[in-house]
Amino acid sequence: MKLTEAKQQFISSWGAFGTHWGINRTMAQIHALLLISPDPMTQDDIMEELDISRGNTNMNIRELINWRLVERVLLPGERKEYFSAEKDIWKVVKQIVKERKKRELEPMLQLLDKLEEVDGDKKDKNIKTFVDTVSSIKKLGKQADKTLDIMIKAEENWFMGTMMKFFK
Amino acid sequence: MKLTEAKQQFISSWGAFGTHWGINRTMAQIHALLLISPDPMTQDDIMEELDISRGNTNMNIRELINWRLVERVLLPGERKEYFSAEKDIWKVVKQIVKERKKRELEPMLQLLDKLEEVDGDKKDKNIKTFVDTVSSIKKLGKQADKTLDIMIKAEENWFMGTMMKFFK
DNA sequence: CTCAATTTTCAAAAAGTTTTGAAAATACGG
DNA sequence: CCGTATTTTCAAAACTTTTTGAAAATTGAG
Repeated sequence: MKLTEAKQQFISSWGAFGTHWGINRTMAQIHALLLISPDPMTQDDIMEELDISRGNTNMNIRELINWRLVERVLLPGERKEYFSAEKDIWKVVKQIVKERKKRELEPMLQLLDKLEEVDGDKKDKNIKTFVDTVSSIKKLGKQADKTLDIMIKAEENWFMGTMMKFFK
Repeated sequence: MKLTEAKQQFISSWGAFGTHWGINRTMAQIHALLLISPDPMTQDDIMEELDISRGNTNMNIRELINWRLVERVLLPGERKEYFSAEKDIWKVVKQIVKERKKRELEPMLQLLDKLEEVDGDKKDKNIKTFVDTVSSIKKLGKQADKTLDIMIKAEENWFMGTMMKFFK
């Protein structure tokens, strides 16, 4: 397969993949493009390569910067801003996990704490089922939270080595 | 907090949570409702409780059945169909992981295998960056695939115990 | 400071997704 | 079989999200 075609496929399926993970197509495509680009790119480069508008490009680059997956690079003697993606995939994964944990898992665990303390008699089967469900989700969520915390701090080699040993 | 209010909150935030994970709001809400319902429910019960149309209810119940998170229950002497959700949260999580792995991770790994074999000279930095990126994503993906396979087969106690020991 | 290059904003349009509801299909008791 | 209860389908409507592009704001060289 030619590089040009391979790039297209990579970008387009990374985009489709992203949509299943709450990330919009364009944001995922820009990320994919920057991941496989050896050098930093400008907004105009990205617009042209992906054939999208200036506003769209700008919004999604900023969103990628919020996620800390992309950073602005200033080249000496150049007025334009350049952008470059973190290339270490382990760091990328950790960063995504960290953001989603903060945005989604932590608020959910807080809510479950409150919901577990619903008023009423535990003998009532409606209350019992509700509390049991909430508690068991919370238990699993808390464990996931701890495991992800360790992962976020871990070195790739240590983490992967441990995984392999334990789950050989 | 009263049970009625707690239920509302649980259902509504489970719905919002779902939308970040590629599941539509209604499907997640029906799932939430069935999780906290001690007894199986009919389509009409669900329509009324969530205030949604018959068609919408029907489509989303069927989707939940596809995901094997909900099953049809036939009560003796009743013409209507009843529905009930798997209550064991560990099984629910394993089932979701299994489906998403099959639908998303596996096709992605297959694609990466193909893309890694792009034509051309590895000395070309465009090709080098592309292949390096694809390879490192593939490496991490393969490890995740193996770990998830073990998780899918595991008992909750064993898996959680191992996690705790290793990632104390 | 001035001015052109560049980036950012945002209202409107386009695209995509979900929901509705009525009609069609199916299932079941008699 | 028949007739009704129940489930399923699906085109159109409603809603949501994304994209566009032009105008406004910002930046930095001179």
